[in-house]
Amino acid sequence: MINITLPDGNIKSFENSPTGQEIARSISEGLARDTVAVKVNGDTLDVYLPIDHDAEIRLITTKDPEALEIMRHSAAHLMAHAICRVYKDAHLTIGPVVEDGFYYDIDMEPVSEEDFSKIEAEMKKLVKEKLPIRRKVITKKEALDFYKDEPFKTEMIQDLTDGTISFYEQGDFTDLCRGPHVPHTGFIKSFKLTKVSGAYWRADPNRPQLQRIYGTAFFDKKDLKEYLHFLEEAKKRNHRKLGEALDLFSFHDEAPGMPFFHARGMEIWNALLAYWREEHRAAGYVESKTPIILNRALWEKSGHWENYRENMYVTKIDEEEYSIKPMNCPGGMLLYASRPHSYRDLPLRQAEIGLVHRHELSGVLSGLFRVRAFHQDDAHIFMTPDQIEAEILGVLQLTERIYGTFGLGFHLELSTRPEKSIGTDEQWEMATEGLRSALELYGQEYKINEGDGAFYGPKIDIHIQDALKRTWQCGTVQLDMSLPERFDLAYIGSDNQRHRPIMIHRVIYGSIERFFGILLEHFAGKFPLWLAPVQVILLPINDDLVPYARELSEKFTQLALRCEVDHRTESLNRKIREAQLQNIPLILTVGAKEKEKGTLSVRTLDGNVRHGLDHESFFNRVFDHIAKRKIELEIFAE
RNA sequence: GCCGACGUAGCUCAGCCGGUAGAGCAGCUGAUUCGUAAUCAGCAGGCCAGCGGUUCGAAUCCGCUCGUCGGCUCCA
Repeated sequence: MINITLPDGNIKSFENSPTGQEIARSISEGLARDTVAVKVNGDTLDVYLPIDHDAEIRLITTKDPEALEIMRHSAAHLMAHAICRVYKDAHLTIGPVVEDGFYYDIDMEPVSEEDFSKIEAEMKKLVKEKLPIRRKVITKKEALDFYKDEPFKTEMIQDLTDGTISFYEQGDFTDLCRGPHVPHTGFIKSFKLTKVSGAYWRADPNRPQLQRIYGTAFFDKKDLKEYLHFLEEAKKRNHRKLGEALDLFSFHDEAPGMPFFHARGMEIWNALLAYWREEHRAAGYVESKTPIILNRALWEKSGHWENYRENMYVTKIDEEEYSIKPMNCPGGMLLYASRPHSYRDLPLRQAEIGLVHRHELSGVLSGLFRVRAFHQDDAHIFMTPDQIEAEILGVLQLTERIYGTFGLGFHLELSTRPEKSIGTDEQWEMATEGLRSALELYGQEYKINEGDGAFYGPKIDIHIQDALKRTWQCGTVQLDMSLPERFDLAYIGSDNQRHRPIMIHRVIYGSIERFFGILLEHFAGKFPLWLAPVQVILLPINDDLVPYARELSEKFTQLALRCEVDHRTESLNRKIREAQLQNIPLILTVGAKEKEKGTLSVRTLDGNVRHGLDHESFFNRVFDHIAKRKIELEIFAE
């Protein structure tokens, strides 16, 4: 007799060891149909495997997020199955589930997206056949025999240390796999192959390069459609396209990975920084500026020469070696060390909008998101050990405030000591604990990334979430106990003795270039009024009204609004269309009526048009919207 | 850096198996003077990313270089 406890506390008894399938069927036929796997005392099991002991179970149905992962894993197998049929000499390696789907790394002839349709066609055939997917436990020796002509699988099996080795079979296809899987291929209804790229075996550039084929799968056709729609939407918002269309920035072959910001882009840039300075001043920061070319001796002292050299641009001046700075910190150290400090001066919050250059691999460059020259909204905070918590907490609170202004949510991740690092164990221990306790104090949940810290210290990474729910790492807070040491930084304590200050590096926008790109996609090019490069455009209805429009424009400009007049001899409709496509938040048409009555007709980006606004109520609303840095496109809502 | 795809007018893109470059939008000129998302007509614009090769002949085929995109890796 086997007793099975269900999540609701009910206990069902079975004569023989029941399978998940049988348990589901004992409740209802429909449930049995939708059950993908079963969770037995925390382990996930295939539905057709018998449960031979009393257990607490939970059925995983197609509604569960876990089911999607299981099915996508099965979809990876399905794709591998199809590929092995189409490409005879394909050698499989690994095929995991990833965030939006799955991939499989396969040693085979290079494929392109044009080949997807024939693979997908083969996959569809296999789905129709509803091939049962069955687990088979075998010995290591059997596994090695089976894969004697498969070097990658052989290597994987040899690396397996924890007991059981299982195969999954579907029709004429067998794959080494831990499982679980959906019961048969018919569960994998809506899928699509999405992209292909090269990927090294074991992520090692010295090992063979494989074909990594990506795909995604859903239980419901509607979900797949929705996902594809999301991809379309993301494509439409692509900041490279918008940057070109809105005349914000450009890239040129003469400076790969180094953006040129146009006049309109600079308006946004300057508004971002003005806001940043306002917040930082209020939070007790002072601003500094350090040079971008510094002597090699400095980089040797800071440890960059040893640890970061491959990313640094080096140049020779008067027979001396110099490097263009990839980080601002060593300069910041010199600045701190340039005069003595008292404990009364601490914490010293020394900010710098620093231009850094990093020689990134050519293949990783990507619009504003990944560049070789960028500005960091950096700050180095020097403090006494008992100020650590409060300072980090302060940074987190400032970050929350600033991201909130843009309507961006965020989550936190703590990264610990990496393999390649400087400093002692004690230093790392203390630094990591400092960050951890500040996080606890802040109270928001956080994730831990072991070994992901910078070479000079542990860090808290702040990941924002944009309007399309995509996440981006922007802010980071890094505790550094090594640089103050290397630069022999000191402050005089109340005991009149020299003490070593603790330092943190932190950024909030991160890279201003990248943050700019993220905002561009987040707002889909429709920047809120306070950020819009052109805030007001005046559209005279005919040429006679151009002088009056200019008069108004003059007034607006005096009031510090960024304003333009479209004085072209074009139809009103065309001017409106173009202003709308340029995402100008306040589109004012100027005709005889407005001139006579002294009123304004305003179209906002939500498509609303209001006539007969008097100047005073217009300015009240507009300046209120700007002062509060509101992000709504509707400006004159009741 | 590696793998794959791509690079034609300011932009978006055509250009079949090699015969000497084409459209729409933008620009310019002229006409139109317009009330909430494209008025009409004409004109001009290209060393087909660069270099080399194959060929009687190359945007088209081949090689190299540069750049862009998607990944790998890395990271703000």
